[in-house]
Amino acid sequence: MELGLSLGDTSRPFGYGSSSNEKNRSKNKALGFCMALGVSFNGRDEEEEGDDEKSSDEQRADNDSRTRVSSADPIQLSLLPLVPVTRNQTGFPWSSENGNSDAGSRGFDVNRVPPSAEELDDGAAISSPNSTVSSFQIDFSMYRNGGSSKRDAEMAGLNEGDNERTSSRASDEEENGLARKKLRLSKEQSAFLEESFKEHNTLNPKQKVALAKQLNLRPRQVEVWFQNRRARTKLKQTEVDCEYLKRCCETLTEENRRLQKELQELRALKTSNPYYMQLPATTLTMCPSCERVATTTNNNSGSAAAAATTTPTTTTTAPTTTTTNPQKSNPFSHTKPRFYPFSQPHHASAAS
DNA sequence: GAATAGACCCCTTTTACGTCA
DNA sequence: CGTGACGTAAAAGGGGTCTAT
Repeated sequence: MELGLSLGDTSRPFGYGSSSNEKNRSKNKALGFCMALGVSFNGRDEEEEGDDEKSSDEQRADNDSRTRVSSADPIQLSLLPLVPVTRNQTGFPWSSENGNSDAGSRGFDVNRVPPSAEELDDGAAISSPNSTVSSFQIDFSMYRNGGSSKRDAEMAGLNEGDNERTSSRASDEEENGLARKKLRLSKEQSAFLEESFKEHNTLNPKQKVALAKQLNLRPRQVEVWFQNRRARTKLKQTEVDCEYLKRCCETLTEENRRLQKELQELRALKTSNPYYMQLPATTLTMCPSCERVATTTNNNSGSAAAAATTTPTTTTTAPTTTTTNPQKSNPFSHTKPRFYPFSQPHHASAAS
């Protein structure tokens, strides 16, 4: 079991495994805060069952996805506010994107690749135990007869003729190395891919082929869609992180302002009453980082003075800590937990 | 062990499409 | 109704890494 603390892309799993790909991922330095408590498994997961005849690539991809997906299962505590927890903890806070809201009205088979005979009667890939899509299979063939709206009907017409031609042309152009016309995915296709993405944000070759078959897309299209989807996830997460950091900055600014004021008051108090608390000057020290006043004296009056010189909230919220457990060796062990959004309190290790 | 090919991923950019004023 | 600006998604291209040969 490992505890991970990440300052980075929270959509990514933490590096429990030793996969070299994880080294790759460390180059992504999106800011974010999250903690994860996870268990590293050495055994095979259920996804791998009955898959002994995989090609090397598939096995590598499986391993890859296992390090990324299975190890992404750890309990992940995202410290980012306003981010609803998703069931797969992939870090995308928006549950439904509507960027392609009208795409579905154009019918389903916009990008349909004429299925080969092998594809038409091949259900094995889809129903394979490795299939990503097995848990939410949809018979997309029903869309081939057109949609419900006028536009759908128009596009259904296109599906019957033009789209077939478009797809053929696209394939031909692709083969000839010419530019292909870019076509939007239908709403159903997008939704299906979205569901698949929630299950696994990366695909192994089998999953890719199965998805492509199910959606009547080219595997390359599925692959590109997942790439773009991961990019969108990361972008969204970055935006959330930025917002969070902004709030952290505001909080810290406010805290700093408060402490400056407190310091000013203490200095004024010291000036107006130089014999206040009868403290030797050398016992008043200040934490260089947080500018909190503390003492290093060993006598009782010193401890009391230390309590008195810290913030009122400190002494009122945890007075017993100061009196019953004087931290002689650690003058900056604050008795009140403070807000440290970026890291552990810089004294925390010594205090604990 | 070094070189190479193939596959995959990420990042950036381009391009096509849809919406709206 | 036509048009240009703008946003978004699909796709391409380049670079990096890893694995198998």
